Amino acid sequence: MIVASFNINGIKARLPALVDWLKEASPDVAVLQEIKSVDEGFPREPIEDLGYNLETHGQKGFNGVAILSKSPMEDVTRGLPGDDTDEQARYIEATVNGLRICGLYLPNGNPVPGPKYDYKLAWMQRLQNRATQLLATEQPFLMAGDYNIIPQAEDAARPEVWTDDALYRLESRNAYRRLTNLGLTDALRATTRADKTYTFWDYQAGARQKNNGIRIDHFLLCPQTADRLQSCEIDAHVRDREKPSDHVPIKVTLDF
DNA sequence: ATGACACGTTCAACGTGA
Repeated sequence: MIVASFNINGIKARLPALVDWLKEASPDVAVLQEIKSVDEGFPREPIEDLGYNLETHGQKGFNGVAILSKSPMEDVTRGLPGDDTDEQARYIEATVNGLRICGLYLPNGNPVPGPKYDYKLAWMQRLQNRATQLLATEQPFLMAGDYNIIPQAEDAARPEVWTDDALYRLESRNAYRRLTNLGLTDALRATTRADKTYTFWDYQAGARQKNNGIRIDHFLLCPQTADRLQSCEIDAHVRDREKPSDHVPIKVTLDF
């Protein structure tokens, strides 16, 4: 079973690129971030024509997440628990073949300090609470998406420029480490020692050509799921195609 | 020191992103 995550930066602008990649990679499940569309505006047919069931959690203009699955999805829930006043569409869950899939788009958090950073840290605490709940169920699960966190210095081409940024400052990295300290496995670091491995390159200043990237899209696996991890790959070549997203897909192969 | 690039909203210019 292949599960993938892809921040597409707008479904309307990225539909051809998404369809091309789905045909090529053919993931069984894919979580998408930044669909930037309301549910009614999502172009369902091209996705469904490829054999995918589709669940969206969108909002107007910004954010928005979705899950695609070749197999039926059960118990779909929208929104991250823990704050009934949070109206940003950043989180969706569904169960596929007994595996709980959590798709997330974690807040950017800049500028620091400020309300956006406070929201990011509070959101990460809520995510930790949700992970703790799921661990207690002993049901296999994974949390995949755009975490907007550079976990360690080796996850940025130029870590020194990110020192005070919401994606990398110590307080952010500590919050991410609290997740892994619960017993969640970062799938990429569990399967490769390759360096200069990134999932995002800025559109500006030739960042892709210089491989001036950052690794901010992650798969965190619970112990039962990590035991079945076979590989984790980043489809970096997608970044060099026509009209690309600034992120590329990351995918895991699981013995499910 | 600044802007650079892209997307969505909506048609001129701004908010947001990372």
